[in-house]
Amino acid sequence: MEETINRGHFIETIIRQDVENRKNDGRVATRFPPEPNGYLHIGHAKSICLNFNMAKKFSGHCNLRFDDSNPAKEKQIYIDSIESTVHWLGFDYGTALFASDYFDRLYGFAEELIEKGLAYVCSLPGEEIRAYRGTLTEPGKNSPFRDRSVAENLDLFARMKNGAFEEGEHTLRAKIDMASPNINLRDPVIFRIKKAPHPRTGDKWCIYPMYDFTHCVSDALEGITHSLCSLEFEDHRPLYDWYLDNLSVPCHPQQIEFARMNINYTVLSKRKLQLLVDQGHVAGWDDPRLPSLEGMRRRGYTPAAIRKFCDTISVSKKESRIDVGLLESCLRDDLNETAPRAMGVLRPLKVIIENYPEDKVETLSAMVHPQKPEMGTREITFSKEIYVEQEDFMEDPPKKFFRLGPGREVRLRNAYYVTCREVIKDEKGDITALICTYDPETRGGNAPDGRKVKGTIHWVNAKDCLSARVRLYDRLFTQEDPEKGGQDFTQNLNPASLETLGDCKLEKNLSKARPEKVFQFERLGYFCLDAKDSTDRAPVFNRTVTLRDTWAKVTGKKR
RNA sequence: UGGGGCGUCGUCAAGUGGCAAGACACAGGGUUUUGAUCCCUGCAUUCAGAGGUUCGAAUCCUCUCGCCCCAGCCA
Repeated sequence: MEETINRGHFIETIIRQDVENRKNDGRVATRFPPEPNGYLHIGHAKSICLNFNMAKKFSGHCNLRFDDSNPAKEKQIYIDSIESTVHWLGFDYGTALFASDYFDRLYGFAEELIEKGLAYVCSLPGEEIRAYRGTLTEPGKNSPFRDRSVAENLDLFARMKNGAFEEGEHTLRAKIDMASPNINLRDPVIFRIKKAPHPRTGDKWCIYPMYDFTHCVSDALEGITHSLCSLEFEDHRPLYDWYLDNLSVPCHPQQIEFARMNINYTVLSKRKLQLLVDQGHVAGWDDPRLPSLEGMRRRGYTPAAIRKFCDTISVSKKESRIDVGLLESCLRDDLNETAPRAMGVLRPLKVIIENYPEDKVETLSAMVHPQKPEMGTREITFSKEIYVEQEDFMEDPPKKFFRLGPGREVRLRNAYYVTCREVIKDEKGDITALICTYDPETRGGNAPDGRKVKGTIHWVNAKDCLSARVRLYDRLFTQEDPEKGGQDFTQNLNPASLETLGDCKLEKNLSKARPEKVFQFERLGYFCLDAKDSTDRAPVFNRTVTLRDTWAKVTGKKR
C-alpha cells in the first residue's frame, strides 16, 4: 500500500546504486548513533526510521550505537530511555553498542596517528588554541608544539592517559592544515583530558576521544557502509574521511548528510526541550504536549503513526518546517483504523426524558467500530436521565445546526430519537437541564415510519457512567516558528496548551481503559488513559488528537 | 566578506534533457446512526530570478538573488 512508483529519496538512490555496483560486496549496514545526554524526540524518529528502513530494504542491519564519548553529559537513565523508545517505535537492533567499548582501540588508533607524524600533543591552553585557530576569513597559525618528536608525543600521550596532567593542560591534535578554509581541518583535537567518571567505563579513563575521531572509527569498526547524519556535519566529512584514510581501519564508510526535521508550532532540540522542562513550562520530559517520543507516547501517539509520518515527509537536504497537520493526519489515519469507539461527554448537560419509565434501565448494543464488524459490539445502558454535550444544544440555533434545540428532534447515537420539549434554567439564567421526550419506536436509532433526522449526538447514561478528568491539549506555541527573528521562544508559549476538564462523564466500558490504548470518543476525538496521573478512583484521560471537524471550520470556532 | 550546503503548489516531496507524480492542506459534490470515515472533482502553462546551449531545459552552462551551517578541549 505504501509502495509508490518513484525510486525513493536521494539516500535510497545512492544506496541502491552502491548495491547494484557491488560496493561493499553489495552489503548495507547503517547505525543510529544517539548521544545518551537526553531523551529522544520526533526528530530522532526520522533518523531512526531512515536508518532502520534502509537497512531493512537492502537486507542489511542497523546498529544502535551510543555515541558516549563525553562523560560530563551522559547518563545511564538516558541510555535506558533511548533503548526503550527505539523498541517502542518498533525497531530491533539486537544488542546496543557503545563507542565507549572502543576506547582502547581508539587510543591505539591515536598512537598510530602519532607514529605516522599525523598527530601531536599540544600544550596550548584553551584560549590559545582558539586564538591560533584563526577566524572564518583568516587562516590560523601553527601551534608551537606542532613539531614535537614522535617519541615525545607518545610519552606525553601515555602520561595524559595515566592521569599525570590536569584537565586542559594538553590535548592530542591531528596535524592537518591550520590554513584550511574548513575550520574543522585546522588541527582538530582528537583526545582531551576529562577527569569525569563515565557511566560505562567508570574511572578507567581520564582522557576521552572527540566526536569526529570517535564516530568515523566506530563506524569503520562496525563495518557500517552508509553513515547517515544531519546537515551540520557536512563540513566534518573531509575530517571523517581524513581520519579513515590515515588509519588502518577495516573499511571506509560513506557519510551522507540529510536535513533535520522541523515542525511548526513546536521546538525540536534537546536543549530547548530541556529548558521547557527545567523552567517548568511543562510537567516533565514526557509531558504530552512535548514532541519528545515519551511525551507523544503518553499522549497516545502510536508507533505506526510516527513511522508513517517519517515515511511521508521523506528525506532531503532542504531545510523545511513541516505542518503539524501532517503529523496529526498520519495519527488519525492509524487511529481511525485501530481505535475502538466509545462515548464520552466532556461538558455534561443533563437531559431528562420525561416519557421514559422512572426506574427502567435497558441495555443497547453498539458497534466497537462502525466499519469493522469483526471488532464486535459492546453494551451500553440507557435510562431516564442522560448527559449530552453542552455544545450539542442551542437555544436559538442557526439554520444549519443539526443538533438539539427547542422542539428539535435528534438521534441519540445507538439509542433513540429524542425531541427537546423544555429548557430548565437556574436563577442566573444558565441552562441546567433539558426535558425531552423519546420515541420508543426508534430503539437502535431508526424510525419505522422512515422519518429522518439530520443530527446524531453522543450521550452517556447518568446513573451508570464513569466520572473522569480529561485533558485537552493544543499546540505548545502560538507561532509557527516559535523563535522567529531570534525571539525567546518561551515568550510564544501557548497559555491554552492544556485545558483540564474536571467532571466528564464517560461510558462505563471505559473503566477497562489502559494507558496507550487509544479510544475514539465518537464525534470528539481520540483519547487514552494517562499513564501517570490516573488512579482507579480518579481516572485521567488525555486527548490524543481531535477528529477532523468541518463544522468547527464553518463556525470559525477554534479546535 | 573564507568554506560548506539549499532553493519545484500554502506545507512536505517526486522528477536526473522529451513537455510538472503523490501526500497534507484548501474548495466543491456524493454516501453516512460519528458534521468522523469513505468516495468523486478541482487545485503549479510552471520549477528563486535573468541570460545562454538545444528541435526541446525544473533538469546542461553563466551570472544574480535569497536562506541555512561552521571559529567547543560538545555531539
